[in-house]
Parts: sequence; structure tokens; C-alpha cells
Amino acid sequence: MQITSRFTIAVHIITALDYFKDRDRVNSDFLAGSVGVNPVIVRTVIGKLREAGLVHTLKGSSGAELARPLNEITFYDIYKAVDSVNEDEGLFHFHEQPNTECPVGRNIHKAMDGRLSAVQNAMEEEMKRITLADVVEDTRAAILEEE
Amino acid sequence: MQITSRFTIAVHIITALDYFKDRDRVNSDFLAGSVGVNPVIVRTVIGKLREAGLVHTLKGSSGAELARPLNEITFYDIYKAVDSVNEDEGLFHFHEQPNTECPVGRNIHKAMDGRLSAVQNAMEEEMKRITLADVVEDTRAAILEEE
DNA sequence: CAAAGCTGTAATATGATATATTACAGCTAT
DNA sequence: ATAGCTGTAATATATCATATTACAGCTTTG
Repeated sequence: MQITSRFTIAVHIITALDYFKDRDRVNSDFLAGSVGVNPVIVRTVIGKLREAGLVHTLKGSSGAELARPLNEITFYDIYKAVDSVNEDEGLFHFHEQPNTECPVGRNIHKAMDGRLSAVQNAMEEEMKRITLADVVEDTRAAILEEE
Repeated sequence: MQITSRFTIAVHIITALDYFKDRDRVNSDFLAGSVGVNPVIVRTVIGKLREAGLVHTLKGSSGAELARPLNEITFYDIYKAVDSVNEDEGLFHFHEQPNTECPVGRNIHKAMDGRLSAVQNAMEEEMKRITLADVVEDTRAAILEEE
């Protein structure tokens, strides 16, 4: 399995919103062109970023704006905003019907849940260390190096 | 998204193989009963564990055996064995067509790939710290506490 | 050694989820 | 007032996880 591309799409969008912030007509069609997906996907991803308080938008008007400085937006913020993993059950899909008439089946959850959370937590902590300022900086540097 | 339940199924199976190792008829039907999935799923998961060198099996004969002590089998070994995540592309699904005519689209991969690997790596390192001995120990303890 | 039990694996079906697409009401900008 | 745009619903399509049926061929048992 893989984490939905909504996550990398969201990072791409925020990077583009910053890079093209002084330009007119940065609408969902323009962004969709850069990302390579349908404009509706862009609008729904931006909608989730808005719900999470990461961007401000004005209905009917193009040009979403970042709600915080880039160095205060982490991969974790975006990952949570776009529902990258199942909120209720977590990163790991536990098989749903361990047999309660079997001692192992009855207790396997107890023995695993804490450890699965630790793994997920290790991943999320690493995501909190990475900010969009890092990505934007490297993107800009890569563009300058293109000559 | 979520990591396929093949992972927790595999941990459950290994735990059961250890717990019931002195018992007859620990075949795919028995294990499927404990895990709560179809016996064919059990056989294919065990097949992957065998390919990874974690268990020994004898075709036509029940009772798979662990190839290594429990404390030398980590979550990471199992996660790799059962193909929990896409081997080629990694944990994150990158949107597939960033526009190469856009400076951001051309360079977003360069700016993100290393960081996505770092996140995946943090998760995998944590998985290497957890062994099946831990899980089996806690499962046995939980069974004893059941009275 | 014959019968019964079991594995390994292929083929197919079903269900869930991600992404794409069409459509449009209603807001904004010119 | 017209054109542009967003937000969102509804629907379609593709992909993948899991379930299920089937069976050849190996192993164990009496």
C-alpha cells in the first residue's frame, strides 16, 4: 500500500502558491496544470488545507493564501489535513476478526497495539521535523541550478 | 490509507505457531480459525514468510516452523516479507505527472524525495526495534492474566 | 501402499478506496 | 451585467485487498 498522493499534491500546491504568489490567475486550473491532476482534486485538497487552517481562500475568487509562514507548516500538518491515513484505526490495518475463542486471538491486540502506535508515532515525529520552508528552499535552489 | 492487514496477520500467525508449537494439526485451517481469515490467505502469507527465510515449511505437511529465534525476528522483517508497502515507489504515492513545463513541477521531486525517504526510514527503524519475542511475551502474559 | 490430510498456487469474484470527470449553484471581480 | 472562479455533489473508472473455489501433487497414517 501507499499513502495517498493527496499528500504530495498538497505539498506541491503549497509550494506553487508560494512560488507564484505575485502572479495573477493562480486558480485551480493553473495549479492542476502544474500538479498534473484534475482541477476538482486541487479544489478539494485546498479545501482540506483550509479546514485545517493552513490556507485562506475566498469563495469565488482565485489565489489562496498561506495562513502561516512556511517554516511553521510541517509535513505532519499537511498529512493530517488531507487525511493521509485512516483517522480512527491508524496506519496499520488490523485484521478484523481475531477469534476470541482462541487465547492468541483474544490477546493479540493487547500485545500489538502499543507497538503499532510506536511505529506510527516515529513516522509522525519525523514528519513534524520537516517544514514547507525546507521544500520551498530546495525547490527554488533546484530551479536556479537549472541553467 | 492503511498498511495491509497481511502484516498483522503474519504477526498473529507467527505468535500462534510459537504458542501452539507442541500441538498437532496446526494447519492453515486451524490458523485461519484463530486469525479469522480464509485459509488461502494464511497459506499465501506463510508462503511469503518462507520466501523471506523466516519459517520452514514442508509441502503437503502441516506445522510450519520458525527459522530463527523469536528475538531475531523483527516487525521490519515481517513487514518486508509480506510486501506491506510498494517496493518500487515506497511508502508515499507521489502524484504521477507533475508538469515538466512548470519550474515547480520540474523540481518538486528533487525537493521532496529525500525527505519522504527520511520519514519512511524513521518508521522502518522503529520496526527494527520490535521483535516477535516482545509480542509473544506480552501475549502469553495477557493469557495468564485472564483468570 | 492406499486413503486421507495438507500445501502451494492459479483463477476468479467481490468490495473498498483513490482518482477523474461532469455539472452547477452561488460568490467575486471587472 | 458579464465572465471567472470556488465549493461541492454525483457519478464513473481503475486499482488493490481480500475471499473463495479448485486442484495437482506432496506427506502422513493405518
